[in-house]
Amino acid sequence: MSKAAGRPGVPALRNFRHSLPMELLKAREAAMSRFRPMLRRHGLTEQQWRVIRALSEFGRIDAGELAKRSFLLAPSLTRILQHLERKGLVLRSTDAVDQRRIVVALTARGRQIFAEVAPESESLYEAIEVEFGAERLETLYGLLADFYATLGDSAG
Amino acid sequence: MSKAAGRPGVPALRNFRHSLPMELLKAREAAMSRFRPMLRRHGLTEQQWRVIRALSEFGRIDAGELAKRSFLLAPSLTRILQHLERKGLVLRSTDAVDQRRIVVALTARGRQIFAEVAPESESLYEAIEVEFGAERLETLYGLLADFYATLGDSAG
DNA sequence: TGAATTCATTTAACATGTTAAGTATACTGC
DNA sequence: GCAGTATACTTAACATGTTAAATGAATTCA
Repeated sequence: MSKAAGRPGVPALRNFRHSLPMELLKAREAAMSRFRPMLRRHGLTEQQWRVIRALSEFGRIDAGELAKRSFLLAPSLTRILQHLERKGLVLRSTDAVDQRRIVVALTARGRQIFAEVAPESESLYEAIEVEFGAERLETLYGLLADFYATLGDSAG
Repeated sequence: MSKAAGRPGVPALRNFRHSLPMELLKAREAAMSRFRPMLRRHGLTEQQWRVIRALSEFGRIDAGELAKRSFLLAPSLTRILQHLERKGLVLRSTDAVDQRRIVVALTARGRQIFAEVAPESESLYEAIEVEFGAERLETLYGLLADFYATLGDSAG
């Protein structure tokens, strides 16, 4: 009825596309629904886990780098770091050279949580790999990376 | 250093995978960064637009159906409908047969906003299609649908 | 060197995501 | 026909997403 008339002369092949952002969201949610309960048992949100993961991999890094690595906006990261600091999982300190920068690192307890969660995460990931197929998963990874590379540079 | 040892005997091909949920998030953000400014100019959030889009396509539907179509959780939809009702874009009424159900429909102003936004959205989408390539985009769609179908049924 | 500008982070305000609990209506079986 | 249960939506509480503005430190350049 209000089916978006399309340009005249262009056959309406596949006008039922469900919008790319939503398909990406659905796929993401399908994956996250596997991880969320496990993370929750450890008292972590998805985003907190992303931060811990990045810190575990890169050691002491400043907040700006951490935001890029964990793909979080600065205001979100600020709050998450406040939470993680209260929980005793990370330590914040100002950079001695550039006093604007905040340097973040895992505490011993933060590293311990990482050591507990990482294997469980890995195991869930492997289950997905088996169910969906490792090859198709690789193809999907490649397309996502291409897509991000193609469109991502225009907006940062 | 803490590179997740992997199972012994299994060569560490591609241990640098950046987590599927995050790759999906990044791709999604790359796409959304194209749409968000336009939606904002119309005073809409992404989720409000999803709701309007679904209502435009399906006419009067109850909140449960609407939640599924727009891929929103019930509590989010409740708030979004309150917002959209205040803005005069949707109308809510209780189903005459089943008084638990809320039936939602666009107002005239809601349909007008859809008519304004839809072509702009379509045009942005077509730009993405051109940049990334229609064929690769189809492949990506297919993989996402497969992925969702494979993993989605276990959790709803 | 000091005013203007840029940069890194934070705060604020509003909207949504997520889980759990609450409320009211419909259904089911006895 | 009513107790028990399931269903549909809402509310509540806390966490994050998003944009704009604020803060304070570094840089630039006249």
